[in-house]
This record gives sequence, C-alpha cells and structure tokens, in this order.
Amino acid sequence: MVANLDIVFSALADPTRRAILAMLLEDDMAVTDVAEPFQMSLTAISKHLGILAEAGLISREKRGRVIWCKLEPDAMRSASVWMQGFGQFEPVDLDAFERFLEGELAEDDSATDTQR
Amino acid sequence: MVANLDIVFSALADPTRRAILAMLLEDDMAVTDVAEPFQMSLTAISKHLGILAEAGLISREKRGRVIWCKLEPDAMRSASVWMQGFGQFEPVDLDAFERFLEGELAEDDSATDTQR
DNA sequence: TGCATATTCAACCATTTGGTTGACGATCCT
DNA sequence: AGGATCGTCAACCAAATGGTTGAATATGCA
Repeated sequence: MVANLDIVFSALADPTRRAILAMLLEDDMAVTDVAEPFQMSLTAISKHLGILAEAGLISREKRGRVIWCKLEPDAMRSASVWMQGFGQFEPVDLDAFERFLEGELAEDDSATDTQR
Repeated sequence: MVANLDIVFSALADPTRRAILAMLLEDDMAVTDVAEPFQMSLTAISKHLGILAEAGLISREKRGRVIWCKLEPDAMRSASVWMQGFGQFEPVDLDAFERFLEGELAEDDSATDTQR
C-alpha cells in the first residue's frame, strides 16, 4: 500500500472531504447520509467520496441499494511518515517511543474486552 | 499559529514543493539554488516558494540580492495533529507518552541514586 | 557609471477542480 | 409490474492551478 502522496495530500486539502473523514471516524455511513449535513448536491458528495476512495482514505461497499463508506485510516500512514521527516513535533526519542508502544501493546493484550 | 489546513495540505500536495521542502531540510537555500535541480523556470519555482511561504511551511529573508529560504517545520504541526485523530499509526496519546517519558526519567534518576 | 546577477511582476495559456443539472441503472417495497 | 429510493454518469461551467515568456526592480561589482 504505497499510497501516492500527491493524491493523499490533495484529497486532504479540501475541507468538505476532511469533514467527511471526521464523520466516518464515528461510524460507517451510507452515501446519502454522508451528504445530508452539506449544502451541496448528492453528486458533488459522490465525487468527493470517489476522490477519497481513490486516495485510499475510504473504502466503499455496496450492500443492496446502499453503498457503505468506511474510513481507511492506514492510507494516512505514508503521509504521516513523510511528515515525520520534518520537525520536532513528533516523538524525538524513537527508542523511548518504541518502549512506550510495547507497554501499550502489553496493556491491550491483558485487556480482554478490548475491541479490534 | 493556527495554520490553515486547506493551504497546508494543498501546499504539500505538489511533488515539486515536497521536494523543495526536503532540500531545505538539509540547509537554508537561495531561490536560485532551490531552482537549480528542477526543469522548470525560475519563475515557477518562485511561485512554489510563495505558496510554501503562504502556508507557513517556509520563511524567506532577503539579504542583499539573495533571498534565503528556510524550512519552518512547525507549520506541519496542525496538519500532523489533525491526522493523529485518525488511525493508530501516530502516537495515539501524546500525553500518555509524555507521562511515560517522565516515568522513564524518574527511573533513570533513581537508578543513579540507588540500586534497582 | 554601467553591467551582471537575483528575484519578482504581469500577462497569458492549458489543464484540473469543484460545483451544477438532468437522465439513467439498480434495488427495494407493495 | 410499478413506483420510490440510492447512487452514478454525462455534459457543462467558473474558478483555481501550474506552467510559460518578457519586462521590471533591486542589489553587487569593476
């Protein structure tokens, strides 16, 4: 999944699309329901969803008449990794960060009711 | 520094601009030197630099004839923070990571004082 | 002073983007 | 079968984007 940074970043550059992603963070949604809070036409939203899907940021699955849209947060990974090359806003001490993640993982393992 | 996600992400969406940022990661550069490795005109590069500056990703300082371009990695912070809302590929809980670091630091301190 | 260098400005052009509307295919429900 | 709902397609449009060239401005240097 070598996401193309061009299309990922340009997909993220539009506020409508970022809002859609934020909505999908809550739950999977049908196209019509995604469109509901916006002023623009269903066609416009459908195009936005196409762009998000093209970037790999969402997936769409047709069940009956309804197409369900699902967030695919992994697609942001390459963009995030690229950005990590810049600046000090990311954990500077990667070794410490690894130990931190290991600790969290151990916690997750011990938590029997943890989802995913 | 409430960077505008629209202009930050769309600035990052262009491969030429990302390449420029990567070059500036090495060192500050004059406009002419930034333009040198690219096929396009100096004017085009100048426009790209304008867009990067508008997004806050670089700053430009004129010294004599030469305008020096400097990476401003902080501008990526808001974009990075926004992305952290999605997915598990970013430090999910930065606060927890900070507490973890403090904890490690405390361990180191006590290790120097006493035998663990 | 006069020329070379560094950078931007202004005008222009082709392509892409984000939106619209109207028609269409597919599916569900009586 | 027939009507309502879900979503896309096709054609179109205005504005933004990414590039060009030629001229202009500002600075350094002999």
